[in-house]
Amino acid sequence: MGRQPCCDKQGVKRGPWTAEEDNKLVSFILTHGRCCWRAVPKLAGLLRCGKSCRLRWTNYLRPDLKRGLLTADEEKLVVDLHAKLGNRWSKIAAKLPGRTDNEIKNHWNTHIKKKLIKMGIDPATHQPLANTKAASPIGTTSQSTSFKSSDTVNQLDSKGTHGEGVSRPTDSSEHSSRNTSDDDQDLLANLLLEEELPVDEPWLNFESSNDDEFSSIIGQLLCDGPTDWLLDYQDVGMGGSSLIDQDFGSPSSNLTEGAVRSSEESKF
DNA sequence: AAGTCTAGCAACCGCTTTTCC
DNA sequence: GGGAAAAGCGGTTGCTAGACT
Repeated sequence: MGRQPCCDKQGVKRGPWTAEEDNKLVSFILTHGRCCWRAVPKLAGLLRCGKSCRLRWTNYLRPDLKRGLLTADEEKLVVDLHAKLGNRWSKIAAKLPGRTDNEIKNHWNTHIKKKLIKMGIDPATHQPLANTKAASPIGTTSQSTSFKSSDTVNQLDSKGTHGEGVSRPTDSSEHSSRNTSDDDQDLLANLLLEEELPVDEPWLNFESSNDDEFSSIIGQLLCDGPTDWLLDYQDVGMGGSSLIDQDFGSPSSNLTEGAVRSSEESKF
């Protein structure tokens, strides 16, 4: 109650950071290390609030940051982790060295989310869009075998306090409130501690899928449906290790832009 | 060429969690 | 144990560059 704002708004600069401000912040942190963020702007001679300094450092100035678009492998990992963890961007980012939660969140919202929707996948639940509310029209076997990530998460639920296994905290409305039960937290922590997280999103792993039913669905999409989703799939760079790349020989398109960005933004 | 629209991303806001006294 | 401060986190906003008309 009555909490003080992180900084008084008057006399505090906002908006994009200048190169000079960046230099001040970087040189200060490199010489003094990360101390109390509230004190940083004053000590570094910046007219910013501490929160803004922390954000700038963690999202942009940290020397260990990778720049450029996410690689195909990274995107696969993001989708897979999102299926398990939901919008816990910091947890997802922790599994991608050199990437920030903000970067991953932005990439998810601007690239991956749209592609999944176009593919008929609900990005919040990782279920086919038609199946998000009603029981599966395709068939229960299809759902249970093809969308393992959601099932994995459903299993978590069934072990926890809610045993229905229908809805799942990958829903964005549930992410905003962090009331996950302790059991779920433990399970999530276990997931985070796993050395290798299996990539079990079916659309990312066609070649390893032995599921005939899923293959037939993909076949249907290829034969009957519009195929522009396939092109989008390649655009988003998810086809790196999939049959799509191998069979149709289309390269990932995210290399050039990443190279341009990284060359532009390598200030240090 | 000029105006409008859209996508992408950096930064901000406000809430929650953690830490300290 | 309780309250305040600091840090962390996720959602949202707003600016900018490129595409489109």
